[in-house]
Amino acid sequence: MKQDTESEPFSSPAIVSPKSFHALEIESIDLFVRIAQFIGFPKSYGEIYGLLFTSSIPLSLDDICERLGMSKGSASQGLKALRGVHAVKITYVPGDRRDRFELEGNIRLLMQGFIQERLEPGIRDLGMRIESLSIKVDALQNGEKKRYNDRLGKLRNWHKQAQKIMPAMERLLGG
Amino acid sequence: MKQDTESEPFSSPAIVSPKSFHALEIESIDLFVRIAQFIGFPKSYGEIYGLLFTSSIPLSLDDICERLGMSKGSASQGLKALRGVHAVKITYVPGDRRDRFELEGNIRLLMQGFIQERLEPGIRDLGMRIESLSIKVDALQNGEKKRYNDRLGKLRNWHKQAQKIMPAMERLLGG
DNA sequence: TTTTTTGTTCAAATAATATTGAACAAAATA
DNA sequence: TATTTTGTTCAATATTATTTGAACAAAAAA
Repeated sequence: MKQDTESEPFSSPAIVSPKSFHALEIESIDLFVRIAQFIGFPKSYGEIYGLLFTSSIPLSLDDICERLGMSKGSASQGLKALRGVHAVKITYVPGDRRDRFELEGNIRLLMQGFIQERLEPGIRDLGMRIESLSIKVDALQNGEKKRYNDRLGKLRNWHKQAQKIMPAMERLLGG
Repeated sequence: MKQDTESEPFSSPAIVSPKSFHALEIESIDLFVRIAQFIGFPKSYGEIYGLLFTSSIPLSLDDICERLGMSKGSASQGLKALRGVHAVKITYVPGDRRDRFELEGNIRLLMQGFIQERLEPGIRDLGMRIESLSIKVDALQNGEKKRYNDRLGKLRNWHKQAQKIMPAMERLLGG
């Protein structure tokens, strides 16, 4: 575990504005960069989300690149991923043939995406591995078998609890 | 988000045994490497935990280095971190002046450590940031203020739910 | 005391991950 | 049709995180 001693909550901002930002915008973007890092997304995703959070109008790919000082490639990939978890959507703006991006109303959608596409598959995968181990342990000799089964039992039990809590998480955070 | 298409659950094992391992040991260690990665720990931590999981006796630092083909530095750091989250403890073995390491009975303790030392501080930090933003938004003009507050309100609400679910997680997973 | 054993720390090396930018394809305009 | 605009992909590059290994300190043995 990262020896998370000094947690310095309000240290250096995560971006240094290439196109002058208001303090409020910086702090907003910073917040979402932290959220991104917290759930294991690249920070560029957080920057994009944060920028859209502060914007009163839908932004084009170029807007995003320019304001964040980010490459077209990064922005494109980030937007694709954020759309994938329903955090961002494309809006049609009459008279502009470029795509315009804006937030998809609710943070809950983002969380739902995160839970369903990251958390749940992870838990499911662990379940399969535990299952597979259990089967192999069954073929062991008495002593070894008991020792493994004691530990595996706890693990299996823990996994069951993890599964049990998923619906609640989905309901509360992504419902 | 990592476009997590092919989730290949039983692909290449996470370690290639330097000191010949049994298939069961490999699979065990592999499992804990995945768990480590899942909760954002370096995979070396998972290897150590997995090795101790399979071992019928407490192991010394050197045992761990040798069997996992891992440097003393890594093993020492990993063990320190794992002790920090109550996943591993030092056992006294008469007649051996080296420290001996073994699992701390329960996976729940590990989870408790993870929740309390990683998850909860993270959530708390986000809360402070949201709070700080809210205060600054209050100083804005009418239109901007409303727009920000709409979005911030949802965020604040989401954060409240996240806080609400923490005790349940702790109870179920780390109780 | 001196020497050996044991475990830790941290700067440097390595590995993993994210970002860039140029080449490309698709769609709109001329 | 050819040209421009727009967005995507992916190999190369930059960045970040992990691991190593040598120097160190503490404790035990000689």
